[in-house]
Amino acid sequence: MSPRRPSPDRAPNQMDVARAAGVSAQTVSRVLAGHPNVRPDTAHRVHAAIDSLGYRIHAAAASLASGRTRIIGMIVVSNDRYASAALGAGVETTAAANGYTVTTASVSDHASTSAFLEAFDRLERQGAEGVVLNVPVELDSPEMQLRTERTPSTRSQVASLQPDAPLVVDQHVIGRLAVEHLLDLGHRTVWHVGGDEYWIEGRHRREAWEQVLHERGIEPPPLIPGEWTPESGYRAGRTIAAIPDATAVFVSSDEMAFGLIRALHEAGRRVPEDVSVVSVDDIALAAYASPALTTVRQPFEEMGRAAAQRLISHIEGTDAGDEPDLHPELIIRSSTAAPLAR
Amino acid sequence: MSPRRPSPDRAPNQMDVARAAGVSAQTVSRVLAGHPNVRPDTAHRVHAAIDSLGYRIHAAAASLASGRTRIIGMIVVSNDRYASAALGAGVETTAAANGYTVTTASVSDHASTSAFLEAFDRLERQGAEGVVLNVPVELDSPEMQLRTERTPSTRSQVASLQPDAPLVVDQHVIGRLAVEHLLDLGHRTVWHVGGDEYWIEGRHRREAWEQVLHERGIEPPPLIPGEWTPESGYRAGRTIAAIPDATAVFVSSDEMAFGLIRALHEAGRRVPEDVSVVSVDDIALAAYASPALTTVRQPFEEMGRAAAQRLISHIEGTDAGDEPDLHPELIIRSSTAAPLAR
DNA sequence: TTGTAAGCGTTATCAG
DNA sequence: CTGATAACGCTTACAA
Repeated sequence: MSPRRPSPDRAPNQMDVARAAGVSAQTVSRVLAGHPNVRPDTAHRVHAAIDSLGYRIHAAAASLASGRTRIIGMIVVSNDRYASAALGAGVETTAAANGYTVTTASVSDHASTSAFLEAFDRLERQGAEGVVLNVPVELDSPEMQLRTERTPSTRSQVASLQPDAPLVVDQHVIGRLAVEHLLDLGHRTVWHVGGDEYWIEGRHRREAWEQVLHERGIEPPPLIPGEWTPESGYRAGRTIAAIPDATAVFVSSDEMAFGLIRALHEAGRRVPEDVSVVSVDDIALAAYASPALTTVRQPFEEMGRAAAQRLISHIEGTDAGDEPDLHPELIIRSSTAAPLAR
Repeated sequence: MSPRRPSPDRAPNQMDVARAAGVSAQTVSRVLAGHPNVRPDTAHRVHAAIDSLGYRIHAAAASLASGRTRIIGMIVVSNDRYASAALGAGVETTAAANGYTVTTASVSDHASTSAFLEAFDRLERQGAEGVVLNVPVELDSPEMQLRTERTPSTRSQVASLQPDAPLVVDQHVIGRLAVEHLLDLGHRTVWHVGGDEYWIEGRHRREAWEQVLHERGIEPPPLIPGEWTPESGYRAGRTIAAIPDATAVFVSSDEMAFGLIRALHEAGRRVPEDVSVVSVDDIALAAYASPALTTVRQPFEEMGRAAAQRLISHIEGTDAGDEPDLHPELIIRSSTAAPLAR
């Protein structure tokens, strides 16, 4: 007797379909793979058998035999931020369109490097053929290097891991657009409420802010720290409100801008008459803030699509084709204006 | 000669580890599974070999042999809404904590029933042992019935698919809390800006609104349609602003409330002095709207956790334990007030 | 155009 | 406590 349970009601497999269709299992496999050299009549009988038995291919068996999983992994931090979600949607869409499945590994915010390594390992174990790193941290540790060499990986937000590849979205450009807009409006200097410095994005935007000010011969005022949340923006707003000659602020996210503006209003400072505010992201609610936010838009969903496309092309060894031009865009609404004459 | 490529540099497998450790492959498997009956000394040698070879278990092979994948599928609509993202994070967290992996299948908003069936099939093909349906539509079609019988499934937002199981979050309660709050404040009637009726959530909240008004002998005013977006809220706001005696509005989401309030302000109607507004969700920005939103909070992440927990318990045949009490909560802020005396 | 045979890496069963 | 062996369901290579 078999050492296995006889399982009289197991799911049908290719052999069952083959028997029902009067062909070999191999022919069933060929039909499933859309192999050209199958007589239409045969293919038809096979499809009929598949439908009548309710057969479905067993992905694990297929991967084991073929060595391919068509799984893309995605490492995500703090899934509840708008940006991560939109990015993920883009990755999903492109993956599905190319016959790939996405498996997600979440990592908590401010997680240690080892948490990222573990997440990566989880995905590799599942057989991910590539990984989209939708993450904030620098990934230059030797251990991560090891993994990204073994499994092709792409950063979705800031830059590819391949040093020579073009940036996906240059966060320095974002900072530059914001700060130059305020300066061009006539403000004498620009204060900055930073994003969490744990995130590369936050660091790059701050660097751009410093750089632009230096270029114009302005010594940057002290950085006001934030951590992406509206609460932290509110706290920063109270700080700003206490600085009488602060007339222009570059905040590193729309969500923080909501908190910041609230604090400014409570302190009796009008936006944009007394203080101009530029933020980053252009989330759906940005246009409905009071006042509507001037912000630097990031095309999140397209960024996700581009990351997935690049990864899939790499996996399949095909040319990625033209990568879309993912430039950030300054959207001018009502939270910025020229400073009042004094 | 073998019909396969000889692959001199293939990834190490259990046999390689076994050789390196001087044991059989079976013992390696036992060590990996944490089987109790292994001599500590042997286990130690195996672990050493694993580390030195950089061995990782091959999930596809393991599933094929064991018949288990430890994969949970999740069907998601419009991943970029805050609620879906937070829910998904909860599912992820709980799955990971129990050694499960989450595979997502996205479906576009207003997708046809067949799109949902296809998504379900995709997940089954991947070997999902259960599916979290984070979706808006009713799932009583015979085809879906077929699938949910084969693969255990749970709705994360509204109710379990098992008719006798308790609701996860009762959307009628949400509508009731909102409408009764306004009525108790002294408003004579309450207008409703609905969510998209394609979503069960939207329908249930509307039903609750109608029911509460009827209970108090009030004939509900015409429903003002919305579709979750701030833009649709803005449009609804212009409608409301044109109705002089509308003093209280129940909007089906915070995002719509932002748009609604903006339209009201532009029309010169003050919130809450002229019009009180209650919404649903309590997203992070709700407290930073102008005015801060009175809203009915939904514990999204916990809802996701509960859904995953229930599913996993079902898969493993264990008792789900006490399900957390997932009640919505009315958060009173500044967008509601008693009507002005006229 | 179709069929046969081998093997993918793991786990379950049974024997020792 | 450990090992040998037989599946799991599919795809690749080759033969017919």
